[in-house]
Amino acid sequence: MPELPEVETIKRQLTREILGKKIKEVIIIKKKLVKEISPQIFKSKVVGKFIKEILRRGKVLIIKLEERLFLIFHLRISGSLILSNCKEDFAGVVFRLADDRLLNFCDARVFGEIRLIDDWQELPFIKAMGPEPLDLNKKQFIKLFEGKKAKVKPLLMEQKFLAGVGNIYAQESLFCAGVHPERRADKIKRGELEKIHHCLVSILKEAIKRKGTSVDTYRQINGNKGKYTPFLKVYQRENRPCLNCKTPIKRELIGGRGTYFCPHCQR
DNA sequence: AATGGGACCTGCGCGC
DNA sequence: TGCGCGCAGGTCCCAT
Repeated sequence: MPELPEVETIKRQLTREILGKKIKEVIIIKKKLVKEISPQIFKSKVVGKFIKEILRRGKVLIIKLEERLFLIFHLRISGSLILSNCKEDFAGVVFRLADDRLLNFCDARVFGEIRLIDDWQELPFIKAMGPEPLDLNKKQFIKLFEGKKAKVKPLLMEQKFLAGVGNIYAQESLFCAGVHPERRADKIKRGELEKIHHCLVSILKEAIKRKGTSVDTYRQINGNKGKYTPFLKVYQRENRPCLNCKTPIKRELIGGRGTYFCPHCQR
């Protein structure tokens, strides 16, 4: 699933490839992906505009066009944003650039969304977002957990709490820190929170360096898979031996989400 | 306040 | 081998 490292990868790669380019044509194949405005208005506003800047906030990718106009992309579960063709019939929305290259928004499950807005920071779900995990120091990170009764794993994934962390990196960080995913957040000791912080930051950075994790449909903009996948230690490793202690990795539904952890190493 | 379940959607894995 | 069922997943919304 595209989480912070995957969206950050897309942001960096798109910045290198399409910054300053002009959008010549827009083809909307799956209407449902474009939220709030009609395909006609969307097209008429986007066509002819230059790409001025590419940003990321949490799992959201933001393309700044001319005239204070922003394209907002959320890939949700199965979305991808690539400069090569979509797999099969997964093409959702296609942006043709002035040099005739195609930026494709592909989405098999059609949960993704594209918006066009003049002030992205005012979007309610962006306004409500918690801090960026890579911008927090240890002290600020620890403070977030004060008085939180929720289980730590669902809490880490909550975008209002912390922006950009999803199912994969929440689990990997907790395994790294040796903390059980069901621990009540405000009962976790200071030293353990420090570990979670350190693990989360280093895992996110390493995943960005390797251009993301492709357990599902996520791809780099050239269509290649992310290269962090082989470094996953618990995710999708049910019944396989823990890399630390050989205890079989357990899978449980926690907060309604599949969660993998080592019942021996994580307490 | 926090948790749980449903809705959205469809490819794919599994069981038969 | 082929079919059909139901899971998975991020987020929002509603109910408890």
